[in-house]
Formats: sequence, structure tokens, C-alpha cells
Amino acid sequence: MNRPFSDVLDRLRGKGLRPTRQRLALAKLLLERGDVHVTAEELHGMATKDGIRVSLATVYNTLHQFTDAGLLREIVVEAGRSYFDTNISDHHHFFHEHNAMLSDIEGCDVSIARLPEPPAGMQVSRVDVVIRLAPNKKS
Amino acid sequence: MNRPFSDVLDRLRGKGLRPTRQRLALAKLLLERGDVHVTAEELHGMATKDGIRVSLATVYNTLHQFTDAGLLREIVVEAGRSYFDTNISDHHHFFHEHNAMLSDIEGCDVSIARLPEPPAGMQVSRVDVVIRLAPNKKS
DNA sequence: CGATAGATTAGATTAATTCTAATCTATTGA
DNA sequence: TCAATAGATTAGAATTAATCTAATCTATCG
Repeated sequence: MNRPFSDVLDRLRGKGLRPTRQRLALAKLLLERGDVHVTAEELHGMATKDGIRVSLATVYNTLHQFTDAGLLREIVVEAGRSYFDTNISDHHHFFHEHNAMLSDIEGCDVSIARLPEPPAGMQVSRVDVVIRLAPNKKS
Repeated sequence: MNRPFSDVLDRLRGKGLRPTRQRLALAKLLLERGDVHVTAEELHGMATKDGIRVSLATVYNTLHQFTDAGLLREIVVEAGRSYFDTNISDHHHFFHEHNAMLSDIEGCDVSIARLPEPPAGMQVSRVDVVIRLAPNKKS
């Protein structure tokens, strides 16, 4: 059997993040379920519902620390709204415009045939592909 | 010779937008120079510097109206920051992470080989590709 | 021209996020 | 084990981008 608690704990330690009560709790919420896309508010709500006392500021701090540590990926599609994705493998997203939800696109369902040369002195740090979806109008 | 003034005026009228003083001025700032990526604040600054008296609220309204009318395209890459792009042809972007600037990627330097099926009842309204750039670390 | 639908405005408001300064705690080493 | 301390957490204030409101203006149509 897997030992989710110590697993999460080790991942935090491995990144040099002190395994504090709230960091552990948030990490468990995020990393021990399937792929999740959350906003800071949503995660704060989830934590509160689970009886974890944590401030919104800490949720923001923690999400950014996890992102910097490579445990999460931040995605911005809408003005004034950041999503944090627990799936850090190389993948892309559908954005559902009518309800502002994000979802992952299965593995290699997108492939990019050609990429431009980055300008001199620059290197590509990431390629983001977002496929924006709207409800069908007519066929 | 081209007649930029009446050109812009006609484009507004063609979209059913009354050619008011501030709309004309903003349209000229945006559409009569090359490809531009501006935030609302930046455009407001440009207008003010040119002696055009216009409120920030109007700049926001106008940018959204122009976007709805298909004269501009809105791009969100950073939390809390919307860029408006005067290039509405099908193209993608470099995002320069170190200074939060956007730039266009030449015509067909990106090509996507495969796109996933949109989920049932949904249709693709746009595909955004953003190539994030960071200063070179080492080769 | 005069009426009016639509546009503009300053300033207030909202929503997301960050900051601040006080308090707490995981870690380290005696 | 325990005290010192670097780092984490907190409530609440502050900041920021963006939107709303209600009053005032103006392009357009008859």
C-alpha cells in the first residue's frame, strides 16, 4: 500500500519546504487526489470545509511556493483569475468560456509541428496551449 | 494616399459604433500604428500624453467594445493583466517573462499538427499558443 | 433644431491578490 | 530535552485591475 502522508511530507522536505501543519494539509488536499485545477479561493474553501484552519494569505503563499518548487503549475486564462494545476506533466488545456472552468487535454492529443526560434539571448521556458471552447451554436 | 482618418471612422461605423471623439482618438492610437499590445492603463497614458481627455473607464469600455466588434483581441497571460492586440489575424505570442511584454510570432512559424476533438456540445472558439521566454541561463 | 438613445465621466465599488507587523512553530544544536 | 531563531502563519489593511453608478454630455435622426 502507498503511504500518502509520508509521501507528501517527503515531497515537501525534498523541496526544502518545512512541513508545517497547513502546508501538509494543503499538499494533501492538492496532491493526493487526481488532477485538480483550483483557484486560491476554492482551495481555501476546501480546506475550511475539511476543518483545516488556514488563512487565505497562507493559501496564496503556499500555492506560490508549491508552484516555485515545481509541485504545481499556474495557469492564467481569464483576467484576474489564477488556476493552479496539480498536473505538472507536459500537457495543455481546454478553457470552457461559459463557466470559466479549465480541463486537461489528454497527453499527446495536441502536437505542435513547428516552433519558432526564440529571439537571441532568450530560451523557451514553457509552451502553453489553451483551446477555448464555447457551447455549440449550430452545426 | 490612404486616408487614415476616414478609414478608422468607417471601421467604427461599420461595426455600429458611434464615432465619438474619444472612440475615434483611441481607434487612431491603436489601429493606425503597427501591431501593438497595450493594457488599458497604457492606452490611457498614451491618450493623455497626446492631449486626449478620456477617462480610464471609457478606455476599458472602448477596448472591450472594440474586442467584441472584432477590431482587437484580448490576451491574458499574467494574473491581473489584460493585453489588447491590434493584430487580429490568426497568430500566436511570445511572452517575455522578465519584463512582462508580449510580442507576436510571425505568421506561420507555429503550426499545430493535431488538435483534440472538442467535448460534445462544444466548439473551439480559439486556440491560443503562448511561448514563454526567459533570459538565457546557459547553453 | 430638439429629442433621445447611447456615450462619457468622476468617483465609488468590487474582487483578486499582496503586504505588514505581530504572533507562532519546526528545526537545530547545546 | 529545551531554548534560540529562522521561517511560517495570521488578521486585517493596502493595493491593483477592473467594473459599476448615476449624473452629465453628445451624435444622430426626424
